[in-house]
Amino acid sequence: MNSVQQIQEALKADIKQAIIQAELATEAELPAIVLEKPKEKAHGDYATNIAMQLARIAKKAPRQIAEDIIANLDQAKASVNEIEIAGPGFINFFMDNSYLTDLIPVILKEQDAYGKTNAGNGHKMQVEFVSANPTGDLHLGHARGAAVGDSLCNILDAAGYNVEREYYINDAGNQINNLAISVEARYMQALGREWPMPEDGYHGKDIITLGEELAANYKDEWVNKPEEERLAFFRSYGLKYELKKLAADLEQFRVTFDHWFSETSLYEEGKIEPALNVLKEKDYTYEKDAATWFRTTDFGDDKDRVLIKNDGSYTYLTPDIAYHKNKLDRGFETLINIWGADHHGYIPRMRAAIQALGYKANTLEVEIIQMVNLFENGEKVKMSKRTGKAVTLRELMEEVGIDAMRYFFVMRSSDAHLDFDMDLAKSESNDNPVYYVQYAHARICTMLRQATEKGFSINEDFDANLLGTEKEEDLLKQLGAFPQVIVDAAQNRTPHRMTQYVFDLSSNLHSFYNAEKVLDAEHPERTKARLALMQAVRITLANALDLIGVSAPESM
RNA sequence: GUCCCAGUAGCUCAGCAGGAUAGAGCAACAGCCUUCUAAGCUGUGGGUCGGGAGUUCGAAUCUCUCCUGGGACGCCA
Repeated sequence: MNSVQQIQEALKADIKQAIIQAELATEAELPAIVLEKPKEKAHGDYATNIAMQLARIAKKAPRQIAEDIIANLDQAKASVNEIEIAGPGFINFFMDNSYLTDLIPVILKEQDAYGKTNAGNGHKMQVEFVSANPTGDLHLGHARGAAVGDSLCNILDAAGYNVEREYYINDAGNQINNLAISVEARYMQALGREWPMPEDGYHGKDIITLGEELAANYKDEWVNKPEEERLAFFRSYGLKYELKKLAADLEQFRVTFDHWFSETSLYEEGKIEPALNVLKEKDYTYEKDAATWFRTTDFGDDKDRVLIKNDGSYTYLTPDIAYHKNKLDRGFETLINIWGADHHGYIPRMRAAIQALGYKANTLEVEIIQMVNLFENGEKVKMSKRTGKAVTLRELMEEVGIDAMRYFFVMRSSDAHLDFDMDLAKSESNDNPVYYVQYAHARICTMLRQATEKGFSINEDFDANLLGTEKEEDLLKQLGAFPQVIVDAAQNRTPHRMTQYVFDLSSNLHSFYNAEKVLDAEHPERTKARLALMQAVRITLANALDLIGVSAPESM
């Protein structure tokens, strides 16, 4: 908890105390006291609507209640300068902002750690994301999921949650057989043979490259081998190749995982039967039409789901239930799955499984990432999975750069469709929010560099009382809010909140920069104070950018 | 047909555990570089928050209903 949060908590506690003292409500009746930051500066630093909320309980007019609260509030203790009652019964607090001057030394001292809190209390959670089939290149939807998932993990981590990142590898189903026959076809084609791509094959360019690689390394060695042996080889070779490529692309995209979990391992380690047995023992299953069904309708799904098909094999759901049981067995208290919009229909049955296994429905959270539409020259770029012409993560990284992608993909709320404007993302102009934000950081670096050259030292040895302009105070307040912004973004699972914060802070920095001169030989003391402020802004900007995986350049 | 998401300024979007005069960027218009990077700043105009009803002191926010756009509804994965 930093000084700003301490002040807020203290104020809330004092308000609560005042209400009880004034006998407006008992502690049990009292709703949570919410302090909000008014949009209008004229409405103070904080405002609360508690007087209106208490109107019914206390059976008094809101404004009268507000009077009673104020009368019982020790202003000095709560660091309040001035209180006013406004509108229908808002209580506006104008704070004694001297605490803000303590902020800069804290930020300069904490550096990379500034913003981190223990709000999450080490709550053990796991975020599973991307989890794309190892049968082709990552496309835009995966890229957005990767950016959002990674940023969310960073934010949760900074807010004091104990978070693990996991990638589920679907290496057991039909799609891997299709991968094998696709690799086979590309291998044969690379050797100049007539060998049509099967209907269900993967048409991605990566498989063509893979076929060529095989042809170069093995010549026609595999052409005349028995089909079973050949396909087994292509299967394992293809899987390794694809996984290596996925990991490399993601790493380049600044996304790494703590754990890559193989679906096949569930079979090898016999995890599926025990999971199935839990459902059977609890009588959530039944037999019908020579298949085994899971009664997901008991948990609100609109129809029951098959677990074991009439040919004896499992549906996709069955190992997935075993997988989620495994996650829970590993002791995670909350599971977050980040899925593409096309999987949202899958949520009720997975949540049913969680409950059937004996856990609360909200143990599993599913964040749905809506579609990405790519725009170039003002026109929507058409994508086709069949022809393999979808734009890949790698191509986009090469074309628009990682910083722009990371920023754009988390810029919007995840449940809104995203129009990705390639021209904007590529443009090195003020239209591009990534440049705007990075420029703010680079600008500060330039000032700090020149300050050092001119012999100014940047450290905690400065007089904070020399910082008092409106823009300086705005910056300080915003810096102080950073830890709480992280907590909010973590609790609400809204990483896009972080891009907003970065943008707003950058905007205030640019505004300050144009209004005030930092390096001023005629006012060395004020210069030192402003340099310290600039350093604090720089650290906060860099920390915020780091949370969303965007670099903070020192010059541009 | 059922379910999910969205509908807010000309465009792209914030705001949605109800709160004061609904915000930002872009676009439009008017200004600011002999001064730390103008990749920047300052100002102006712009809205029936998809329509309608309800809940209450108060609704963009909650409920119902209708309209529009997108997605999902396999013994595929």
